[in-house]
Amino acid sequence: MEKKEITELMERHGVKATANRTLIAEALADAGRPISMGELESELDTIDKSNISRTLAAFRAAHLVHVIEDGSDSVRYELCLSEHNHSDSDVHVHFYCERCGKTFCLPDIPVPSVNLPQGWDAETVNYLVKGICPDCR
Amino acid sequence: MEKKEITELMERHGVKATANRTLIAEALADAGRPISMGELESELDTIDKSNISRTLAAFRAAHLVHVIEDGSDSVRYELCLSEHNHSDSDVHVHFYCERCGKTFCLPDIPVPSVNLPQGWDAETVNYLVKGICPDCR
DNA sequence: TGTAATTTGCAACCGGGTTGCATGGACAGT
DNA sequence: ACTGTCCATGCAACCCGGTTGCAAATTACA
Repeated sequence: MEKKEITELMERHGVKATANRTLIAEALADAGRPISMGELESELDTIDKSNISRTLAAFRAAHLVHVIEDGSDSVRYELCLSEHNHSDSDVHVHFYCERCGKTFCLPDIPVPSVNLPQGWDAETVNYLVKGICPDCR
Repeated sequence: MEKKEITELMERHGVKATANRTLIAEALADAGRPISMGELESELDTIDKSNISRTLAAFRAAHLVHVIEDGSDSVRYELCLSEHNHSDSDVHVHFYCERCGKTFCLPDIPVPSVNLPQGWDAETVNYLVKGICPDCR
């Protein structure tokens, strides 16, 4: 993804594209899979972790990132490429590898939906598979 | 659930049923929904949290509890009622209420399965719905 | 009852993440 | 350019959930 595309994406979502923030967004884009704050921290060792934390909070608020919980007791983030603020448009299955600890998107697999009983209002759905990824087999 | 049933369940899984451990297992059974270590801690204020932590680890190792990750950055546990050690037998959808922070089982709704691409070995599947529960509406 | 193994409580620690605060840079209006 | 305001940033201190080291208490069992 081009740097210019990224800054445009940020501005379009109402986030000021400072140098550091652009670095963070680029790292998210380059990863190609959802990554944690810790991974960002070690990759971007010139940026303080408090800054990364606050930037991710801003990205979340601006619906610029998806939040993925893979049970690894640290939340992961991926750039949200759909233009709409409502993040339901590109929901897909995630896969957590129990050997290498990485989380992958399986973008071709849509999340199957279920019918909830009366009275339960669904907002979001997480479908997470755990196992061993092809690289680790 | 009877206290005797619970101690029997524990013994059957190879966990020594001490007084404290029985209290913990009873609390899990009485909750009727997956609860976190923190909830156990405040309910069982005579038991030290380190003990609860180690007991839950033992229960996990003995396949006496299911582990549910609801993204609330604290793992939740529910008593595993199926006798088999492999926990796949009573997998169901979970619902996390974003208002009251409780997690509920929807035991009647089986988790729909997906076909993973070649090379991805699935071990477990988590299907988590977030939204507002009937009580909070 | 005596001895070994296990459980327990307490306190210290750990790791991920956030917050308080002071600094510094960007931008706007004069 | 000068000044003031706003906001991003770095640093350190803190917070919270959870775990670990260790000594004391309890249990199992001969």
